[in-house]
Amino acid sequence: MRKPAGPPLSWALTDPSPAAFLLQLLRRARQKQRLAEAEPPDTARMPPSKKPCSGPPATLSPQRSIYFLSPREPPARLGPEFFNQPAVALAQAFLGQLADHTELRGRIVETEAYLGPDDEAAHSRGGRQTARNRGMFMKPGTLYVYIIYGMYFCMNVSSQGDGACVLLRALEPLEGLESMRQLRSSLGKGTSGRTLKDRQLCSGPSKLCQALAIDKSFDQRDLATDGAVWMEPGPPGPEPTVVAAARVGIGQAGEWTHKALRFYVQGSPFVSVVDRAAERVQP
DNA sequence: CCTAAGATTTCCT
DNA sequence: GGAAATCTTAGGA
Repeated sequence: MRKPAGPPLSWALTDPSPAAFLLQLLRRARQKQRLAEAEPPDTARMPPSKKPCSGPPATLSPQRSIYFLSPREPPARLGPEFFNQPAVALAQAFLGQLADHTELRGRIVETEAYLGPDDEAAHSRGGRQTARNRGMFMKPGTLYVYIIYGMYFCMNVSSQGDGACVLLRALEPLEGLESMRQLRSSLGKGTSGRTLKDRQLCSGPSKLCQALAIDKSFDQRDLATDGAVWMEPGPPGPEPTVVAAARVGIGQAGEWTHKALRFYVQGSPFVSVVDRAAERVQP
């Protein structure tokens, strides 16, 4: 461990441009929604889908994901030669293959910066480096996914600065909303069977992990090269007003408790916690 | 080994 | 607005 040369600033801080907040998070979900009900409802990491074989209600517009194929497709993919066979043979060859093309996509609207060893609210405070938080110390763009309260996940992205990272707290869901709804209902507790509104899908650090099916297996993956999860620039457009507010749920962390290290897009209905007082103080 | 707390969410009053 | 759910991790004995 070494002292950071410069200020251990996160992307959000080094690049004050709202473009940094408009990066979109995408995840190509190769969901295990195989029609097979073969999977017993065991308590595995990845909960099985309960729906027998139906996808989302047919009333929804079809996914457009095939038009958004990423340059980083997963290597394991059936190529042209596979499809070049007679219908009967192909029909049989299809059995057992995965047939979904779901992309789960959202615009990042809320983040928090954790600055590293000096930050009393960070898992890396005091330079603590453990098996769990190793991702915080890896190269910028590395994911740090950890389990919180024994049942939820939080997703961070390592930034410049030793032990510094950015927590993703909320997304505006853009694509794959029905899949997100299903994931949130099956992964989350009860939900009382009520249908979740769009703004309830990703408005919280653990909610967005559920909606994107992010779990511990994503820990220490590289956002820049991974085949299943990545970020891309948001569309050009008017720059949103960014609010800087205190971080959420960090308890007592001395002088760090109230530092304005949480950032969100003002007016977005997809933000998890709105801070009216902080909004009045903005420049 | 044992204990306490946790970058949360959901349900109840 | 308050409390439960639920278990890993960190830190001390």
